[in-house]
Parts: sequence; structure tokens; C-alpha cells
Amino acid sequence: MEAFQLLSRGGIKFDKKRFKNDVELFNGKSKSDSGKEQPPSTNSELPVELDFFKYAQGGPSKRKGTNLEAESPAGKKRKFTKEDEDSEDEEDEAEERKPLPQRHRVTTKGNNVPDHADTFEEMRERFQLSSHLMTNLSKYGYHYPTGIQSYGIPILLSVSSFDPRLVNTLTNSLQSRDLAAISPTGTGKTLSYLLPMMAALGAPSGSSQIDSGSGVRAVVLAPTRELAQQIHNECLKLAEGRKWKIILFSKATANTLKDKAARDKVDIIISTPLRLVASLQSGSLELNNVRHLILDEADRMLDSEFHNQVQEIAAGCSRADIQKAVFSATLPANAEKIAMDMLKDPVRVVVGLKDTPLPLIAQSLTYVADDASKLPSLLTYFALPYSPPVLVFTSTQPRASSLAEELVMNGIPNVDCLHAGMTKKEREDAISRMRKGESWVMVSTEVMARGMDFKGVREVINYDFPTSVQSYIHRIGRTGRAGREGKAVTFFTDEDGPYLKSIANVLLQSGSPVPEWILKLPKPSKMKRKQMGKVKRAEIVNPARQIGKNDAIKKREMIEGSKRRKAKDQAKSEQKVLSPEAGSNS
DNA sequence: TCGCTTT
Repeated sequence: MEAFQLLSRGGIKFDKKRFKNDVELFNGKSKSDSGKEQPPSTNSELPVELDFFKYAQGGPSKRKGTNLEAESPAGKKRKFTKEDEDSEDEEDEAEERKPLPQRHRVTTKGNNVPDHADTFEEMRERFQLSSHLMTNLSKYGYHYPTGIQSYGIPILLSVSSFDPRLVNTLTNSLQSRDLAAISPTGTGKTLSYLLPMMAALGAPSGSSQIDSGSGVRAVVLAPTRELAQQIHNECLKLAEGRKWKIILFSKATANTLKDKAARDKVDIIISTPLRLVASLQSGSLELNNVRHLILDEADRMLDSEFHNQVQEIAAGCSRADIQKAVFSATLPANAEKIAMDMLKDPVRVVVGLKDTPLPLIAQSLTYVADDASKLPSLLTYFALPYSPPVLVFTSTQPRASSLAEELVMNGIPNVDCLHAGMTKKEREDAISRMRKGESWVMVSTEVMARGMDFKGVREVINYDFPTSVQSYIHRIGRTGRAGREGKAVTFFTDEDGPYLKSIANVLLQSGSPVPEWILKLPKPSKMKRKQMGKVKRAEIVNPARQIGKNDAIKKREMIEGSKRRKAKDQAKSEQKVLSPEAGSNS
């Protein structure tokens, strides 16, 4: 009952309120953008995310009470061009007009980097964007480009002319620029590749205005079904009003393309890699007409499990003038090397500091001793006021299922679960409830960590400690999107010692406080980490409550119970994790 | 590291 009262503040009303907040933030930012001097209070409250609007030439014209005056576009451009060229080590006059101490700098690297564009209108003029695309942009609220959009879209719509070998004489066109784009979570990367892709394709296949060749013309790859579906939805928005054929690739849609004539009408395929590889190998899909290949969540797509599949797809794209682009919020050095080797004469764009989350996500670390203490801690958390929907991450599928069950049994309302062990339909239903705001607590695995954009998510809880800095950044990046504020809580136990310091450094870098003692922790030796990795976590079961469970749960509990005991024994045999003798090699 | 994702 109490929980219900707490939660009744959330739900449907919530979205409206949030949206209003967003509009206010948006206006606030626009004012500060065009004004020369800002009251400090306004500045400090401005989410850095909105700082992207520095690229906009004016304020939002439709919104009342907004200051429309702006600096001359030329003046702005000069300053930022200068910053582009000398990005790594200098701050000059551009710094002076920065309203925030920590702003998102954009750094670019590459040959003949195309100029960025401050507005969508400027992009329209430079690249003849169709009025159809412009209409859909404004219809869906894309009024001002974010940093990655300002830079990425012009790059993807530009041609490489410095190297004559890249000129494709057959198609009488120049090679479009390849791009590696790194921009924080929730900063509009999807539009950064979809818009230029559709602009470059020009019109749906078969249209008399263009030479569409025969076969699919663009492919977007994403690591999960859910993300592919979300990208598909975005793409449909941009396509609205014309007869684009945009396919979210699945077994079912693949079957509808058995006939080559049907395939020839396809403009864009959005898919997970393995699904596409399956069709390639069965000969029911050709990629020889693909002109644009996009890897979203590129570092994930290039890690060991996906790499071969992606390479096979890339190899199947046989057009010499294919444009490739990779996007991610994180790109560790090894993944970047692989990415750069795939790309031809690439431009590299980095927005903000690489591998640093948005400062508008308030992050904290919560010590919870051991695994058994986690559930009580989480229940305590939910006994206090919170802002649904909350996203809770666990390390394994069984833990996600069992934690969700425990929360339900403990009376937490509207708990949902999502992991890749569930059926396609179960997953789709869970996403649908989440989108409708019916889920207040969503327990999930790493499958939800990347790319998913639930605008209402204000709180993320890492119930199980993330096993990499990248995982941490992506998980907490489910909140704090598009300029909203967010909160991220990370539970850690003694077992998590080996990774604690690296995550703590991420908090520190992005402006969240960290207890001094954590920062003083020595960096554990490799051997120690190896040992820690062997500790298996059991399913989450509350031994105090045994009544009212169905047989399936009981059965699984018996199985998992023995696993749990084993894990416990093993854990006992481990040395104390945080002991200083672990040795420092930092 | 591992488990996570992909049919």
C-alpha cells in the first residue's frame, strides 16, 4: 500500500511533466546560447547535453519568450573550425564563450575534414536535403542538431576528392567519406547516420529520379534485436510520406524477400549481424548494391563474438564506392584499430571526452557487503521514494528472472524483466510495456545496456557490478538522455574489488563524488582478478520466504540452490578482496 | 576475466 502511494506519483502523469521540463531546459539553453552573459545560476543548471545547441544559429523560434538573437554564423564557424584543427591540446578564444566549465568539445581528425553545419537548414542548403526529410525532421522534434549531428551529417554527405584513386568512375560519383563517430550516450547518434543515409539514397528504389541499381542499398547493423527495432522506428519516422522500403530484418521478413524482385525494392535493411549472415549464406540476399554500411555500437560489433559476422557482411558489400561508418559512445583502442582498418580515408569525430559519461547523470557507489545483502538493499531502495521507470541490471539471465520474481513477491508494483533467454514475443511485450510507461521497474541483463532509448528512465541501478568500464558507461547511459537528468546507483560487494577502482575513476571524471578510500585502493594484480572472476553468483532467492511459489520456481530454486552453495563455498575460500597486499601497479 | 549478445 505504501509502495503504491509512492509510485502513484509516477506513471502516466510523469511523462508529461518530464516533457515540460525538457522544454524548459531547451528554452533555457537557447537563451544562454544567444546571450553574451549568463547568470551563474542558469549556467550551472544547464545540462551539458544541451550545450550542443551552441551550434544552432538561433533560439527555437516557435517557443514564446525565447531570445532569437544569435551571433553571426560566420563568426561561430571560424571559432569552431579553429578548434577543429587544433583540437587535442589547446583552448583559445573559443573557450571564452563557453558558458560551462565542462563543455563537450568536438575533436576531429582526418584528411580534409568537411565543415560542420550549425543547423539542419544549413545542411539542407549545402547538401540539397529534400523538403520531405526536412518536414519529417521538424515533425518529430529535431529542431537543432546535436554536436555529433552537426559534425557527422556533413561528413557523411561529403565526398572525398583528395585522392583520385577513390573516385569511382563507373558510377560517375566520388567516394563518400567514411566516419568513426564517438559521442556520449543519448546524444542523437542514430539520426547522425540515418539522415545522411536517406539523403544520399535520394528516393525510394525504382523512383525515376535516381539510379537505384538492383538490390538493397543500405545496411545498418546493431547488436541486439531491441536496438535494431528502435533504429527501424526512427528510420520510419524519417521515411514518412514516401514509399521507402525499410526492413527490420528477422526470419519472417527474410522470408518475404525470398523472391529477388521483392529484394530489389528494398532500400534499407536494419538487422543484427547473425540474422543477415544466415541470409547471405543461404543465398537469399545479396549485398552487391549496398552503398552505405553502418555499425551502431561499433565496439560491441567488433568484439570477438560479432567480429567475424560483421566482417563477412562487410566483405559481401562489394561495391567499391561503399560508404562505411561506425558509431559508439565508447571505442576502446583495440576496437578503434579494427574499425579504422575497415574504413577508407576516415574522419574521426569525438564529442566530449572519450569513455566518460554525461555529467548530468548523478552517479553513486553503494557498498552492500555480499551478494546476500543485495536484495535487502534493493528493497530498502524501493521503500524510499523513487522515480519510475527504474532500470535494474544483473549479470546473468537467471539472476534477472529471479530478481524480478523476488521484487514482485515483495510487493514492488509493475516489475518487468527482459533478457535474451526470453522468447521473441516476451521480449517484444516487455519493450512495449516499457515504451508505454507500464513498467516501473525493469530488470534486465546486458542486452538492454546499449542504445536503448527510454526517455522516461531517470534511475539506473547496477544490482550486479558491471565488468567493464564500457559496460558501466552504456548501462548508466540509459538515463540522462537528450539533456535530461539522471541518477545511477551501483551496488558493489567485496567481490567487486578488482573492478571498483576503474569504475570509481569514471565517476570522478564525470563529476560524481567518490569516497576517498575507494580512490586509494591499490590496483589489484592480474592474478587476483582471475581469481575473482571465478566466483559465480547464484540466482537471487530470498530464503526467508518460501510460501506461494509455483512448482517451476521451486524446481529451479532447488537446482540453483546447490549452485549457490557451491559458489558460497568457493567464495569463502577466496582471500579478502580489498586487502592491500594485492599490490599496486598503477 | 566472464557472460552478454547474435539463429
